[in-house]
Amino acid sequence: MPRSFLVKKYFAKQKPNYSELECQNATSLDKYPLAELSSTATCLTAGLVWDLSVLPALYLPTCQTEPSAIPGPLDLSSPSSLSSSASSSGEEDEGRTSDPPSPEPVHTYAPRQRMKCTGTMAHVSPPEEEEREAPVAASRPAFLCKHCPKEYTSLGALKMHIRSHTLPCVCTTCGKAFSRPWLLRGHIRTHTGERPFSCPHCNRAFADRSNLRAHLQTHAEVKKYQCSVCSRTFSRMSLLQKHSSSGCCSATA
DNA sequence: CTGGGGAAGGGGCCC
DNA sequence: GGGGCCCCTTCCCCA
Repeated sequence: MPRSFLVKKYFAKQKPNYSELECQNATSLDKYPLAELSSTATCLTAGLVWDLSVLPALYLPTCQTEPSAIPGPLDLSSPSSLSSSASSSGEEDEGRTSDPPSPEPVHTYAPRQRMKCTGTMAHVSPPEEEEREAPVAASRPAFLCKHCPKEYTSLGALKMHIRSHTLPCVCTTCGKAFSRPWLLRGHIRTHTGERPFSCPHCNRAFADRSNLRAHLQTHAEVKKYQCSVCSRTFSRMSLLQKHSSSGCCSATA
């Protein structure tokens, strides 16, 4: 089943200021075509610890449920990525840059509930025309998706969202459909085996930049997600969540 | 059981 | 306004 938890991030408006988070030397990573991310692991921003426990209250999604949409890791060392990164493989999509693994701020985890929005993309492609415009109360206009309960403040955002229902990008190899062309490109890599993103530390290659980023965490001495109770750090939030739910943090957190 | 990799979905921003 | 790209997150599966 499709993972469809599309929930707006409420903090999203502003992109995390990576520059602040990262260390000064971060520059290094910019170029990333496959290999440079590296080493920087050094900048230890150790001091930065995110205590997610407080966040929930701050970000309340419109979606019915709860706060889970906590901003994840902000750190990302990637400031750089933004910069020159373009390097990425021009070839395919993902030419995005990725950032160096480095020293990113560590996030602490406090158990939080997950939010699941109702929206789904299960169905196949309904006509996308109609966006219901909802006369939302005074403040701002709202564009409602007719396929799910989501609502947007701009037509463009709604149209983008509707693609997740219509899935216009179809893989000619397996027929799988995607909402965006670059998702399809990434998918195609699973057929071609192309892995344009390689780890500078171990030469392992990845088809997806985000996966490389996650992998880089495994090389980092101080990982992004830290347990607020035992201070242990994890490369992924899911691991930290498992850790906390399995005991360590039960007491406090 | 834990850690990590693979794949995929979304929103936001920039051009 | 639309497309492309970026970054984040999550889920599943495997070692």
